[in-house]
Amino acid sequence: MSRPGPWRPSSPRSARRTGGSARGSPTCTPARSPGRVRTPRTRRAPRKQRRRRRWQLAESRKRNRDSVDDPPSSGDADADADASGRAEAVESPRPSDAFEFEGSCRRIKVSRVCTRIDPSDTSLTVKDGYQWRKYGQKVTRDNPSPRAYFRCAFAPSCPVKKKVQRSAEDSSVLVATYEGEHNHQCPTRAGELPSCAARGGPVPCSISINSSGPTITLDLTKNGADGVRVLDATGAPDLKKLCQEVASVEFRTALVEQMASSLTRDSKFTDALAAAILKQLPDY
DNA sequence: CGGTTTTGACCTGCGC
DNA sequence: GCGCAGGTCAAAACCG
Repeated sequence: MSRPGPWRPSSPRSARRTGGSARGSPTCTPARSPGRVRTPRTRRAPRKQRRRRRWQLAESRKRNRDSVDDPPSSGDADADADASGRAEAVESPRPSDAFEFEGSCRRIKVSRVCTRIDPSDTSLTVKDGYQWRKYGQKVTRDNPSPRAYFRCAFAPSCPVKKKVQRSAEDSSVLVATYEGEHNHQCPTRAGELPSCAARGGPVPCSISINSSGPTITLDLTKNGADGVRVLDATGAPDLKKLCQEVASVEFRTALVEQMASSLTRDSKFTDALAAAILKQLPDY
C-alpha cells in the first residue's frame, strides 16, 4: 500500500508539520554528511492496519485499567508489543527520583541517572554496560538539547528503554532515564562498564572519567536510603572531600544495603548462591 | 552487506 | 474538536 514517489501531506494537520521533531524546531543532530540529501520515501504502508492495531491495544489497556486486580500475564514480555502504551504508567510524579512504579496492573521501574560528560561531547551516550539501540531523537519543550530514545539491543524481548538528555541547567550533565527492567544478564565485558550496576534494572551509580575530570554519580534513591539520595559529585570542587564522603560509614552502609537489596531481589542470584552454598556443604 | 543511526512522518494523550 | 507535545515508526543513509 505504499505510495510510490514523493508524497506530500495534504491535510492541514500534516501541513502544520515542518519536520519530524516537535514544532519543527531544528531538532536533531545534523546528518553525518553535510551534503546528505534525503530522498522522499514511500509512506509507511498499512496505516489502517496500524491504526486498528493501536486501537486494539488502547482498548486492551483500558480494560486492564478497569480491571485493577487483573495481573499481567506475561510480565514484561508483553510490554514490547505495546510500544506506545506505557507512557501513562511511566510518567513520574517525581521525575527526578528513581522509583518503582507499582501501577494497578503493571510494574515499571523508572530511574534517573546523571552522568557528567564533556560539554563538547554531543553524543547522547551513557555507558552503563548494556547495549542500546537508538530509535528516536526529539527536541522537547523544556530543554533546548534533544532527547534521545534507546531500546535495549542485547535482547530483542527486553522491554527496557532509556531516554538520554542533557540537563537543562548544566549541559555537561547527561540525564538518563531508564524504564523497565532487563530480562537478561548484563552483557558487560571487562573494562567496558564504568558502573557498579551489573544486573538487571536501572543503574544506581555511574563513574566516569573524562577531560573535564572524574565524575561519580550515585543514585541510591530506589529504596530511599537514609539520608543518601542523590550524590552527584560532578559539581564537587574538591575531589578529596568527595572521596571522604564516599568512604564514610554512612555512605558505605547505604551502598551495601542497596547492593544487597538488589541482589537478594534477583532470584537468579539467590538460586546461584544457594547452589554454591550447597556445593560447599558436606553431603547430606 | 548487515547492523546502526538519522530524521521526517505519524500516532496518541492531554489540556483547553 | 483542536492544537500541542512527547513518543514511536521506519525508510534511507551511514559505517565497519
